[in-house]
Amino acid sequence: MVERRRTMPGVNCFECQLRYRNEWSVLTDEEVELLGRARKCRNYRAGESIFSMGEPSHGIYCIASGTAAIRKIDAAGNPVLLHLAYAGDTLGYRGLLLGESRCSSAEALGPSKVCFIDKPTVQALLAKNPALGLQFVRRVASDLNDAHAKLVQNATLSNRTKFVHLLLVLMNRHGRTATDGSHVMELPLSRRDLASMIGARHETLSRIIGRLEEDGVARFSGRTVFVTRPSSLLHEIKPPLLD
Amino acid sequence: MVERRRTMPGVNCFECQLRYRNEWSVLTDEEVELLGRARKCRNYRAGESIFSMGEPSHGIYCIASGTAAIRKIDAAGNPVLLHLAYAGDTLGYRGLLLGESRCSSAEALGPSKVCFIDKPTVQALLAKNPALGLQFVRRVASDLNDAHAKLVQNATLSNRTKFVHLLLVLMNRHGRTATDGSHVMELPLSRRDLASMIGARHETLSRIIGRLEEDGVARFSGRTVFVTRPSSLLHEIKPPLLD
DNA sequence: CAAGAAAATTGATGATCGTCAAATCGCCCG
DNA sequence: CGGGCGATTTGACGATCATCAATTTTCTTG
Repeated sequence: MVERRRTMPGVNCFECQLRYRNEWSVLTDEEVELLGRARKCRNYRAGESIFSMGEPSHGIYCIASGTAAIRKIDAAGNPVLLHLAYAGDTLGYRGLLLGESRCSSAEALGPSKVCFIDKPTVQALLAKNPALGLQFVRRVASDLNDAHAKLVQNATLSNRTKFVHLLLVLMNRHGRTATDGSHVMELPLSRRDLASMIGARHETLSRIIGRLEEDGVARFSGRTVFVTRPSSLLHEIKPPLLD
Repeated sequence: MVERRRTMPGVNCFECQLRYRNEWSVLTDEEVELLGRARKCRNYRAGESIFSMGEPSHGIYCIASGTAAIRKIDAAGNPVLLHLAYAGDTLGYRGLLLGESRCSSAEALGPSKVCFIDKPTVQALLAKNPALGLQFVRRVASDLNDAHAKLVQNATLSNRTKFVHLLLVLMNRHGRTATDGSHVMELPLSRRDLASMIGARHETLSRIIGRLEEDGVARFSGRTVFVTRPSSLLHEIKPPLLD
């Protein structure tokens, strides 16, 4: 039974297996102890907001289980989904580094368990363990790489191609491969959110999906996606042969 | 004459006024001494490459004077201009934090003076002075904010609106305001580069510029831009009144 | 289970944009 | 100064996309 608990993130930092795969991996036992005492864990229902753009940031969040959507809203009020966060991911670290207010919103996409660590604790840990700071730098730099890659994609690709790229990324995380090589995935997002990720209207995405089905690239049923021939998906994004 | 030299960046770190406005501002005199000995300064001609995407990164660059373009090239070979860097800006810090290879290219847009600081020196400074690391974290986080803001823009705005936004940003840095309130600016970029910044073809940008002139929003002559009524530019990007 | 609300699809239409091609402009270098 | 090359502009056309509106489907909630 003790063995069972070691695989349950969100109950106890010491036994949280996730911490070996995220920024906290560099902490000593003593520091994990401190983290565990300060941490406050909470369950979120599907669709519930974890934090919202513009509000003051009093700490950071660490996802124990579930999936979270990171959104921004532009001046005209259009919501844009920037990023998906999964178990082990740390959210809201920018409030600690820059201004006081959150620069994006986070929402639980399904039932989730998320831990909160207040600012003083994080700062104490950063002061105690310089390696933790380095971990966060790497994390931000990596996020910046992702953002730049998306900017390049947006600048050059069609909506259809961007959507295929998105499908491949989501497939990595949410897909299962059957024995015959076909793939199945349960989308964690609404069409609206999918559309906002590629900078298109939901009507446009609907038509893109229709065309992908016509072309036999994938089949969509609600939030379930079937890709019978993965090669056809890859063929979509193949660049036109460099010289 | 000594007073004159204090305003000449690139000659000597101690007397470089720029360091009060960038990451190096937290260094002690002793550390600036170390930085100054290790630093290698070089002049670049217009169009010359400072570093290129994919090559190994052996250190970071600090712009003493001039303007640099940060580019990426997508899988199909299309160059995309991500960012402009100015005197005081530090380039290529990601090679120090993440992988070994440069994830973007940097090119001098005009005659420029750029200092190079090798990796061992930067690491020694980071080890000596923890505040320097924090400075870099802030810098990366700020760059990430910019990138996310651009992603949101790309997702929701038309090419015309994106271009007007770009003009306003460039005006801040390169523009001068006349006594009658009109603005003049010398663009540091070709039309092709401007187009790649908003994710459009250069032919499309050409037409957008034509339409802006028709509408009396701005006048373009080569790389010179005249904005007689700044309010008309701002009116372009005004969101449709929130309720 | 039923009613209502939200999400998703579909159609029609006009605007925007990319592509190809040709012509013109501007700049650099011999 | 003239040639040449790249940058820019312009035109024509088709493809893609946004918008508005109507409908259907799905989800939520009492």
